[in-house]
Amino acid sequence: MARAATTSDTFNAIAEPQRRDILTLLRSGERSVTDLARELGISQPSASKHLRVLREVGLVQAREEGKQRLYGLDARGLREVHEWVGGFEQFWAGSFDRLDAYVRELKKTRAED
Amino acid sequence: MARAATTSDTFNAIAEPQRRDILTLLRSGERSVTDLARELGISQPSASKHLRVLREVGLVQAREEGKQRLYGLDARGLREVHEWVGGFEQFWAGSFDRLDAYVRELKKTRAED
DNA sequence: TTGACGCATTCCGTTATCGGAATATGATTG
DNA sequence: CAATCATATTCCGATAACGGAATGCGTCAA
Repeated sequence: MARAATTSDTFNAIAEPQRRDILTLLRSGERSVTDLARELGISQPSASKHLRVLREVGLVQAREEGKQRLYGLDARGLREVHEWVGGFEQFWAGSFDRLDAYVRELKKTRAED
Repeated sequence: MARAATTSDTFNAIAEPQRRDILTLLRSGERSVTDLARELGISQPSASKHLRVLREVGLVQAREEGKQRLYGLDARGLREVHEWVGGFEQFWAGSFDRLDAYVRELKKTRAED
């Protein structure tokens, strides 16, 4: 068994830096495959493959425009990621070093005196 | 070239469901490796390997306690993920169907009349 | 010291990923 | 229809990921 298929798994889809870059670019509007490839400095087939993954998890959608295919952002699938990660917010707000925790404990104890 | 190393990449570290489950479990406190394996229904070596990945990206930390090793959460690394994903919030707030966008465009145009 | 326990590591086989090159498909234009 | 442009797919090779089984290693208890 290898890693879970990236298809139908948003977390895996955004685990790839190039795919994150594609999504970021698409925030400013639709792009053709060639444009994306050029802006990212990758080959056309590579861009096409990444777009396929993003399409399969529903993070982008394609629109036919003549012989071009314009890809647009559909970020709704990112909500799940945002919420999962957000569940940890209390754990990074403030510092949670072991030392810091110890210091906080100390202060708390003293305050109770 | 294969996939980027999961090591030193938080996005990749949380792309694996079992590892997400481990992090979730650790929100309620430290656990030993064996406890985690049992609670997740996976083998001890498997748990140990996932913990290694999480340790290497800094999402967990280990503390020696007798012959056990207690793993604790250090979620600070998740902040980066939360912020990146959060940058897309405006795109999933409200619906962004093509139809909806069209309707919004229409309303906007009329408002300008 | 020996044995048991807890954990990490290694080795192995299977599967998936990624980039590149070549090629296929599909639409537009002449 | 032929040529061209834009995109998708396929094939390939190298690499990495994952789980399982076996093993190594340190710690504690008797």
